[in-house]
Amino acid sequence: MTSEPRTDTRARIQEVALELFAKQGYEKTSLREISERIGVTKAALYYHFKTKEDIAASVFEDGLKAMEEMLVWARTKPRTREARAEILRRYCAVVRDGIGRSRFIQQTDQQSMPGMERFFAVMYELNALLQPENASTREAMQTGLAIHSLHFGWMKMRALSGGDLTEDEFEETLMGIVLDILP
Amino acid sequence: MTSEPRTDTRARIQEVALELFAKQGYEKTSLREISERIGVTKAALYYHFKTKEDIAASVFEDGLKAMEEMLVWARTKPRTREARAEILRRYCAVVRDGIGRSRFIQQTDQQSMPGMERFFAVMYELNALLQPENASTREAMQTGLAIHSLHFGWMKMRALSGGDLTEDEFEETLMGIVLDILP
Amino acid sequence: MTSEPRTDTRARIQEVALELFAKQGYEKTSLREISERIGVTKAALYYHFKTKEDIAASVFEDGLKAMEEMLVWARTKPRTREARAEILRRYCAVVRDGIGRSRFIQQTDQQSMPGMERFFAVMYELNALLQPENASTREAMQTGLAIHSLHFGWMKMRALSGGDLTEDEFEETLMGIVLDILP
Amino acid sequence: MTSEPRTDTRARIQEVALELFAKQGYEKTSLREISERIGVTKAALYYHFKTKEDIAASVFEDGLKAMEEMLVWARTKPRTREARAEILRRYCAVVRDGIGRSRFIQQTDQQSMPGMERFFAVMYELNALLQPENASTREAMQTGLAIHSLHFGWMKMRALSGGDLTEDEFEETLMGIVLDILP
DNA sequence: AATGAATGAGACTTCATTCAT
DNA sequence: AATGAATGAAGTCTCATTCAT
Repeated sequence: MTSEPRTDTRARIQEVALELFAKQGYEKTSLREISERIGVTKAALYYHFKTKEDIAASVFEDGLKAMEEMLVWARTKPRTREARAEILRRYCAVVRDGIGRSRFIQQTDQQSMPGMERFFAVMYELNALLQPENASTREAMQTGLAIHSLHFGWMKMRALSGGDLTEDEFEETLMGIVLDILP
Repeated sequence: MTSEPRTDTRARIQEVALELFAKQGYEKTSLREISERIGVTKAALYYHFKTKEDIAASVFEDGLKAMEEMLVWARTKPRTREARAEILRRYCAVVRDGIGRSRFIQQTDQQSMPGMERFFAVMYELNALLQPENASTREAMQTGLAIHSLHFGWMKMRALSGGDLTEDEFEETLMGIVLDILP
Repeated sequence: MTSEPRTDTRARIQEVALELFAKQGYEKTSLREISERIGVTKAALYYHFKTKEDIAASVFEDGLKAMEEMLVWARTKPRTREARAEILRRYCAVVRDGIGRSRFIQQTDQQSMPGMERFFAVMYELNALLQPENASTREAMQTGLAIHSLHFGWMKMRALSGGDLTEDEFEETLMGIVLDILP
Repeated sequence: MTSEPRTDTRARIQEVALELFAKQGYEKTSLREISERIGVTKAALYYHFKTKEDIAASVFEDGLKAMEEMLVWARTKPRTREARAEILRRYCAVVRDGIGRSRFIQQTDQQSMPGMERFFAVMYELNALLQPENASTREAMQTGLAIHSLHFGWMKMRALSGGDLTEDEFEETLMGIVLDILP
């Protein structure tokens, strides 16, 4: 006999929170909504997490860690065009993976979501690592747009262009375009 | 002449609302904040606008009208590469102009901001008009990314890349990149 | 015709808050209780005061001001026994007056009530002014006990010893005792 | 011998509760705070005590018993000035002892702390026993103030007048003053 | 053209308490 | 002897909105 598989409320909270934050935004999602969806009281959320911000932070944690790990690796690479393309490819995989779990940063650009500072720090360094050495203004902008296009592609386009492409095909097409943007 | 020097509270409301919505988002901006900033009571806002949504809608109105007018013109154009590039150039001007007033759709992607449906409709048609005839999936995606890069460029990059470029230079550089993305 | 005597909710809030804070303490008194007693919603309290602490502070304000004014006068007095006795007599009147409005610092010794710092500052200086010059430890203690006995007398004993004395008689008796304690 | 070295959580709870109740008051002290300080869960408190009130009551128990025992003895005494002074002296010792464990009734005057009724009953009878027979109103008040000064002296002054006196010296000085108040 | 006063709904959070294990 | 998970009630506070003046 094995012990009943505990319904692991904590994980359910993260799951549901993720879904609702993505769909309606952090502000618009109330703890009442989350708890009702799970079938516990609001107070139960506070048993598992200290604050609402804490829930949000925990939801981002995995994705952020994956990004930060990737950065560690990326820092060792030279700034050749080839190496930079490789970094971008790997970053694409990280994003895709994060997306797989759920569209996790639909609201990337919003200051209101807690725990975003770390995300911005990652973005900042990634941007630096993807630029050629002594990048011109134009090249710097191209790099920024490449990264953002990658995000936008996964977050928004994947949903819209819907069924006609498999995820692998979508990735390939997106990377094709994005690598053309990267200087 | 008779009319007292209009203090035009109505315009001030729009102005301040615009600024705060852009900085902190629609949800996070309270009517109290807006009214305090202007130096009137919350109730005064209700003399000029029916609801908070109404304020938001009115703030977008000008920008949206400009976009819709541009669309009317764009519809008459053929789908040649040259014509499409011209449309994009003109759209760029519209965005820039909207930006000039204030970064007005920083949170483009958010459903929570009221009056967004009309904006999405514009985006949808613009996207269609900018694609070559019988566009491939890749070409469709390129078009979407070109438009979004235009937005992102003005909304976010302009602020960051800061002082080294005049607005005209920035526009030129951005359009150079974006036209390379457009199929 | 005169305008209807506005029921002045603000004053009622202070009145009721004072009563409840005194009876049950600051912590135990909820805004719900106050507002229900007055017949308004909790939100109405927030129209008149920024926070619960604010209500408490405003309730103390008058009494504190009276004390501080008295201090200003007391500072000009010499430290003769006679002058000190006069200060104590005047302080007695201030306390009595404060009591008259309501027993306003029943919980003097509690840190939890906001706005108490100012009260403690007053106590501290009063204590200094009431001591003879170069007071011995014993004299310092006597001064402290005299002040505290004054408080305790008005706050607690007046209620208990109830009806047999008029307020004037009570004051006379209390002052008689307290002046015997003062060195 | 069999019993494991008792970690005596029960005693630690009382100890910590005492400290926190004294420092912040009963209301402001939460069971979470107590349990965290000890390093057990809140639920553990409920193994040892039925309710929060129960904890408070148990904390007062020793001091109250000491007082009640003293009362038993005091009842047998005549009402001569000498005997009454002796009672007061002994009561002083009891208070000092209670203080030694911790400042246990800093908030004496608060109704919110459970188990206070018994304490008030003791005070009431003590007050009666310390009055001369057929006491005048003034004498009754003097008695009350003497008792309260004793409390206040130990609870508040001891802390403030700090280091210059040993506990024995402090007691002597305080009793000197208080016996002058007692009629 | 605007204010002063108020409301009702709902937000986040904390608390004492319970109970199966 | 104690924990992990949860609850229900209550708390403070904020918000968009209304309405008589």
